[in-house]
Amino acid sequence: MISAIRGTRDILPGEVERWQHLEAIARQVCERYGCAEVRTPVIEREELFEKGTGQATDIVQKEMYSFTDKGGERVTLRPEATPSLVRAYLEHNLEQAMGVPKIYSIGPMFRYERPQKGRYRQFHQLDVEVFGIKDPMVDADVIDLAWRLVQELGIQGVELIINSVGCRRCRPVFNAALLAALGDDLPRLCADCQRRAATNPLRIFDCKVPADQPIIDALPHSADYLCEECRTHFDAVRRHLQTLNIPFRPSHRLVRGLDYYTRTTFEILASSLGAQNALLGGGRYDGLVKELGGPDRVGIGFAAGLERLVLAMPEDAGVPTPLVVFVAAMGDAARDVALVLVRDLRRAGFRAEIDYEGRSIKAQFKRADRLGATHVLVLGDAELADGTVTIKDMRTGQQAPVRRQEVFALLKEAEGAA
RNA sequence: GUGAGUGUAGCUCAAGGGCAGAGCGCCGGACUGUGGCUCCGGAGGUUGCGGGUUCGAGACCCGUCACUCACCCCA
Repeated sequence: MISAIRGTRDILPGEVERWQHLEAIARQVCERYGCAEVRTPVIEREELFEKGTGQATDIVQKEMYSFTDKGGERVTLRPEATPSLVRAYLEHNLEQAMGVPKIYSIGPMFRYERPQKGRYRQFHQLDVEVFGIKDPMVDADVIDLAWRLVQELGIQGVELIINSVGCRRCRPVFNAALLAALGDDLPRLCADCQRRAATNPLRIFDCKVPADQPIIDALPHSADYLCEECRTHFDAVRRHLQTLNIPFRPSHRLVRGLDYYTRTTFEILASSLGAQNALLGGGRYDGLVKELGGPDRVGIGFAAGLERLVLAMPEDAGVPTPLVVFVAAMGDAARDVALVLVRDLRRAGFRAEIDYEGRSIKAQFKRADRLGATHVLVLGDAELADGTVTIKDMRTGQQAPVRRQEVFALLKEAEGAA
């Protein structure tokens, strides 16, 4: 038997309704905040991610699905959407076309990692990006969108954390301060931390090794080393969040893994999720557009993991309870009438089902019950003779004969009551 | 890439060297025009895959694949 490949999975009825609900809410929230949907290819030139996501990141160094196509082109299944969206923004000059480009995108991403709870090789993200606005108000507005999304999905036990990682000017100063403060303690940290000290000192804050914590707790905070402009910006973001009444926790240990982040970074964490507890994360990337060959334009955005949102959503999310009508027939003549009746019910907008196999009336009722039918319409010799249909409300168990034309109006009424 | 745990019916799990089982679900019947509750019957298995030990392996050993969780990293 051929199975789905590692880290990929099928989403089946019973779960797919949660996804449909999530996607509907996501689109609705994004569009209310003025974002327009953009769909980009899942496959791009490899160099887009090497330049965009960054050579220093784990994603580029070891997680990309890259190969040479039959034309000799180096291509990659996108590991994240932001570089693609920046490319589309530049390629189609969305700055001119849209004024303030606020866009969102939903789709699959691919990373070659060991799967675990909330982490897959093919996973799905909602991305929101806003280009060209430097004012910190946009940071707060994007965070507000993210917070709104999580609220409307009914997810409990969430926490927003924010930080500022500075800019090209002040970050090197902080990195130097970090290494200076570490001093003689560096050899006492774990092997991962020693590696991080050389490649990206900021990431030492990600360490979870218990023995390292006292040393790390004593390190300086990036927020205390911001340049004048970055500090003013960060203060304004926090003030706006307070104005919006969004609870947040400044976390000097929030350091994001992608090379392009500047100034504001944020994550929303869910307590129910396990080790991979970030529902969404993002921040500013003021140098990325230029890095990818465009004009000097700032940007801010976030990516939300749909698998993680689905995991964190309440049990009963996305289960609508519309009417389900089952047409039961006895005898060949009745089956013909029943076939037309289900067709007409569906045309009238109802969810309607029929038994295809001419089974016993009992079996048909059993199936109706299993399907969660709210109503069963019975067609037998008696009903055929006088042009009626017996309608049974499966929830109350009551039934009555009705003239066949009146059944639509009756069901519409029941639908309104529900 | 590293570590640990787990792979038996559609699902959840028993059987720990000696006949592959239960509950739920599914199909049918009791109830020849009525679901849920109850009772009865039935279908459904290459015990993940390959090798080895043994008179005999679902079980023990080796390998492999998959799943789960964690590390790493991130959504």
